[in-house]
Amino acid sequence: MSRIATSSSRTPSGLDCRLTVLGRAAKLTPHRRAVFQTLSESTDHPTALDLFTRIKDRSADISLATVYNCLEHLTTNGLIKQVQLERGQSRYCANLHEHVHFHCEKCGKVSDAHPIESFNPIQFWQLPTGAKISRTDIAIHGTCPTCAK
Amino acid sequence: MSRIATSSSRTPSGLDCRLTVLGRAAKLTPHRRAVFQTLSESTDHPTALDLFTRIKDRSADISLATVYNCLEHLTTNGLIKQVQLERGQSRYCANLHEHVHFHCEKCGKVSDAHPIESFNPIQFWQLPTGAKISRTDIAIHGTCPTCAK
DNA sequence: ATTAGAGTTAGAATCATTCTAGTTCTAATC
DNA sequence: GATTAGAACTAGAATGATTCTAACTCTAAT
Repeated sequence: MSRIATSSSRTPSGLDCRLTVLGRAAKLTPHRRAVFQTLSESTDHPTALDLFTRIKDRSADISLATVYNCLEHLTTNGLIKQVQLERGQSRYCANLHEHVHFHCEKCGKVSDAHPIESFNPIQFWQLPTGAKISRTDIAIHGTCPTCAK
Repeated sequence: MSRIATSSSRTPSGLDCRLTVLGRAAKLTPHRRAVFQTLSESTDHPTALDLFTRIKDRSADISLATVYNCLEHLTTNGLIKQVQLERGQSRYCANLHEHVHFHCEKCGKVSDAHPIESFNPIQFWQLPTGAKISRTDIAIHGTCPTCAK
């Protein structure tokens, strides 16, 4: 049984502890807020452990298990995105605008690349007939300008 | 130090134990051949453990560590591709033709989707100026025709 | 035949994540 | 303002996937 509920049977009174995104209401406890805030201020697609140490450094007391719980809650409620570029640790991203990821194979840095023009996968690839698309993950791997020098 | 060399200082005499793809020569030992063959005959993007059990079922004696070693060797030599769709186990693919992956979120199956027309990421996304692209990984998530019914 | 080094192995170790079980917090109701 | 139900949080254990270690085996050049 999961400890994290995606909806509550009770109606919370405090409106300021909720944030509505994409039509879903997510209860933002201080811990969840700290995880969300720290991720929002990061431009480097941190891992769960990265976020854990950053939050602890900011004096806030939190456990790694809670960071994982918060990340799962925030992900299932559409407030953040989980990014899986390689084997190993997952990375997280608070940028909800449509974008893809550029991954430098030399220094390991990940940056967001925003769309120039809109693109529909249907136009380019022959999907099984009748398949329904929910999302497309695009990762562009290569060498960043700094490492290319 | 890695046990797997990507090139040998010695020149092997037997030509049939080598397979040249993309300008690289990879020494194909019986184990590597078994891993490559089993993967080539699979259409379901198996994990390392899947391949291990399939090879053992075919009577060939192999250890899981060797399957991992072979997969790494084959990947670094460009004979197969590693696919990371989700957190957890990596999947492998022997299809070297240009393609993307369609992943059904309900049944978990992964299928290849081949290009209808060629596509260049540069056209669609604003990459950091001076970045060099080596490859683009595209995963389309959704519901397959069978699960959509 | 010798030898250097690649290939292979079982099992240990590591790393990332999830689970467990108990505790604390929150907010609606008594 | 005490009670209570359930969500949130926690430390530490457990799990699962992968990598490492330290032998052993095989191959092919000398």
